[in-house]
Amino acid sequence: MEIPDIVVGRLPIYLRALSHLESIGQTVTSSHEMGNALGISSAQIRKDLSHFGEFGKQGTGYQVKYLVDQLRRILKVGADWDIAIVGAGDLGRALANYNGFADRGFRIRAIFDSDPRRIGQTHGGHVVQDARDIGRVLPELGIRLAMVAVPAAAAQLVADHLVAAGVQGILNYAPINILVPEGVQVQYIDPVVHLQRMTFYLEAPTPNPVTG
Amino acid sequence: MEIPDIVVGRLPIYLRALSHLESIGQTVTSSHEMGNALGISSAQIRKDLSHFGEFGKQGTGYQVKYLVDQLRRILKVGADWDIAIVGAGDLGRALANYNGFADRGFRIRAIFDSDPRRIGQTHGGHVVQDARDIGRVLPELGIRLAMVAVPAAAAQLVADHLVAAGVQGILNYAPINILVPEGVQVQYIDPVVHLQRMTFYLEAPTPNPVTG
DNA sequence: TAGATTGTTAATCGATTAACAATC
DNA sequence: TAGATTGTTAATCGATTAACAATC
Repeated sequence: MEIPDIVVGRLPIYLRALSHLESIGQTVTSSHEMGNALGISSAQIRKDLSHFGEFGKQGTGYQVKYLVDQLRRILKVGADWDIAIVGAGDLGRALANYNGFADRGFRIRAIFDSDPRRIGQTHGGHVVQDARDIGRVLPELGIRLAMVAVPAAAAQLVADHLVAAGVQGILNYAPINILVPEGVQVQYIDPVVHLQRMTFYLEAPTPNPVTG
Repeated sequence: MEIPDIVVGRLPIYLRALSHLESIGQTVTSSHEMGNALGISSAQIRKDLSHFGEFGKQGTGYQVKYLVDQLRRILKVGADWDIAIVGAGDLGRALANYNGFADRGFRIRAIFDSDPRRIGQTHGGHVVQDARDIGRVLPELGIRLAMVAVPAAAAQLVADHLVAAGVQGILNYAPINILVPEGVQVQYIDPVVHLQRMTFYLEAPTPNPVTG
């Protein structure tokens, strides 16, 4: 691999921090300032960016807007990506209603569920469609990314259908590992995993003798 | 640091996979089987586990139930942790209604919001409380973990209040980095970061000349 | 100029992997 | 026993950091 995955993984964090600086009107920053804000060494930020070119000026630092544009280009979020959501439960609906996708390169275009009671409902301006239509609708709309918010037991089957429909990237909220063909990207979001990564470092809770 | 963070980060993944095996009735597994399911080398799994003891048998592998118990102990999720949710918007409500916490070591105990229209509503059996009461309620209940599901602009202030109330771990859903005192754990969940980690590897979308 | 900061090199540090003796 | 798999060692591989010339 040309660029290490671990470097790619940090770029969205840099982009988010820089977009924030931009939004508060700051026009210039430095690797030191970014590092302080993110808890990362300035050397690492400079090294990471150096994989892609030279974006700063000695003595000055980085133009925020310019670096934002460059990172958007590198991450391919210059033009919007269309996304499908599978699962119209609480989480799927929250994602459908979330306003934070639009200005960061993504646009919800469809939402699916297999439960007849949910099909036809509207969330975030999108009518819930029958999950059986994934194979037809996604190619029609040219959708290549999906977020999976279904029960763990259904996630692998849903992923199979998505891949068959041409999806190239899956953000899986179901708390289970899924298997996909080579070349299909998968990322996971599982709050419990993150919580357990914190509790490791804390003192174990003392069970309360009253409430259990 | 004794145990590398990166090893700790994998343990919840191992635990999740093992719990899954347990749920489908499998009693024994091996580092090879786990590695295949997770896309991790068997050597890495054995090495990771070796930081904490010897849990397997040569020729046989690992007893699923025993290893689950051991990982629960190591991650300190043997007894339940109480959690507070801050933010009763779509995401906070989805978290409050999520049933996946209870059997993995966590229990929602309180939900807060600052919007008077949301205070008093009930979600997942919890009445939304005034965020101004965080400093009183959390110590009363002995809550040491919180999930933050508020707008980015409010996240730092909320984190400050949580830390002042004794919170030792924050799972931040707001798309912004927060600063906390040393010793306070922070984890981040931002779907856009994960989506951008995937789009890097894909071919950029061609803007549709009709729909934009 | 003097001060600041980049991009890059080389050294250090740490993580992963291959291999295998031990042993079930 | 024969086959399988662990736990561990040592080697390899890769990532991070310190340092600094270049230069704004």
